[in-house]
Amino acid sequence: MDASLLTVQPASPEPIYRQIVEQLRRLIAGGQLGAGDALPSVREVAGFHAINPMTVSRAYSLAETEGLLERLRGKGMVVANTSRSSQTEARRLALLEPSLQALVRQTRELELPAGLVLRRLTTLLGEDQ
Amino acid sequence: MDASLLTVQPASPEPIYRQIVEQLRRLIAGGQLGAGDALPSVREVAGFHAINPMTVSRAYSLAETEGLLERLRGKGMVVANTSRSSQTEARRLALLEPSLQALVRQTRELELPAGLVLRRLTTLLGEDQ
Amino acid sequence: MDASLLTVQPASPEPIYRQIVEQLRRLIAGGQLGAGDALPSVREVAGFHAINPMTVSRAYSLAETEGLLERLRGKGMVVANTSRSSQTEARRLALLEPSLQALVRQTRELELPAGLVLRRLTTLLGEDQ
Amino acid sequence: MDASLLTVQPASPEPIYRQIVEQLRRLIAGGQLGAGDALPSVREVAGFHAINPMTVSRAYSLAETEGLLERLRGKGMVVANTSRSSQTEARRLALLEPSLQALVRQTRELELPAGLVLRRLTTLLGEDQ
DNA sequence: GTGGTCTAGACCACG
DNA sequence: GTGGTCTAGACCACA
Repeated sequence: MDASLLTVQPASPEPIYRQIVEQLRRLIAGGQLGAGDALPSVREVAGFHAINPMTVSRAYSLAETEGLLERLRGKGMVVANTSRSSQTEARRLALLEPSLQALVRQTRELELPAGLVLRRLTTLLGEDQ
Repeated sequence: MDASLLTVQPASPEPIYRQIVEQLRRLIAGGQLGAGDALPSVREVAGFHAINPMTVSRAYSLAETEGLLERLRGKGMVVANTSRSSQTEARRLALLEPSLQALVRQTRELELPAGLVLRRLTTLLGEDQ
Repeated sequence: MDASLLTVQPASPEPIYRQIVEQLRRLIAGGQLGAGDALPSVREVAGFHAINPMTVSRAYSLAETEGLLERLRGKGMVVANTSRSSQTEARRLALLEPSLQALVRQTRELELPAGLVLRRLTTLLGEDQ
Repeated sequence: MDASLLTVQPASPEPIYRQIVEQLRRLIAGGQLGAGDALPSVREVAGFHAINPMTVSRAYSLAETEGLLERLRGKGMVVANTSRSSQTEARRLALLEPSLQALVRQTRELELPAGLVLRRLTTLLGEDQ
């Protein structure tokens, strides 16, 4: 994998380091990056996208904390082979709870019928999956 | 209208002043706040939620800039009559779209089945309504 | 003169008390109000325009300070007969200096040619005089 | 661009943060600040004029809301490229209109002859240009 | 009573 | 280094 696989939008309101982490997550989940694959070096990515090396480093560190990447001494970062979705569904659903609560509150503030919101969400969840 | 209509989560990463502005937008779009309705005073809201008056003031000022509120000097803020309240369901649903998109993204990142999330949301939306 | 001679726009950014003072100034300068003419009482004006009596009172007091009105005990306010423009032209021009300075600064910030600004001002000063 | 390009009058009735926003508007319209130009940092401006950083920050935020400035995270504020700078003379003159109107109003209130005011302004506009 | 402005100073997010 | 948010508290303008 070379630096061009990642895309970065410095003008976006989303922090650059988070853009990178989320792309890594998707690339790994989608199989474009497999366990053991080497990642481009921090300075490679930083140079290619003209961003601060510290920003890339921070993204890699977060991804490592999250279990997505592993740091191989002398070889750089590689995709971790630890199995994902190790937690039970119930635990993962619990992580979604705050967002669900917020959605419910907003739905009520907008006085929208529950069915309408559920239908829209069903549509969104069904797309390209 | 009293200060309890607004809810504030100081622990949220979203700035308090923006939480308030967005709630106002939804409450007005949903018709719970109609043109001419008086808002609770800055001091009232600040006291009720134990936050700084300036934070509330900032929210009100932004809402005024946005055309949501009007300032009646010496009397306080009221819902602007230019901000046509009680919008169509389609428009109100559009205001929910960002939250829905975020929920979909998180659902995929957590690799949760759509049905599970939809069932949980159905439960939450059905409560005390 | 009755209360209807004054008009008030509570929605204007200009303070109400100042709206009143400036109208009085114009009405007197234009001869619609002559020396000795009685003004409507504070409560009359306040009731007619549904504004706070204190606001009207404040406007009358300022006009009195300015020499426009006189307070006749037991009879209310009347238009003063003190001659206006008692100061020399040079002194009055000096009062305009801050505004002139600001205009010059703004002209330079906008990089506008002096001639253009002077022509526009000439036009404005020539209208309905 | 250094902090000295902005001038601030703490004694003016106009709020400092608004003085700054309006100066930015004019400097950009006049072409003295072009798209992409970096602005002095909040702390720099605050230190130079001995005002509170938050006051400057407020001005910058408003200018950003207005589309005049853009925030480059970690780098500071720059003139937005959406705010097409160097506008036509007619547009720039339009920005001067409120000040001109105010000057005309004051001239009439002071009962000054137009020629006198125009001559004084001509002198002021001619100086060190 | 209302909101607006400013200050001094702390802490955070981002690069 | 950058700007953003929040606080506590003062003072002002307006009605």
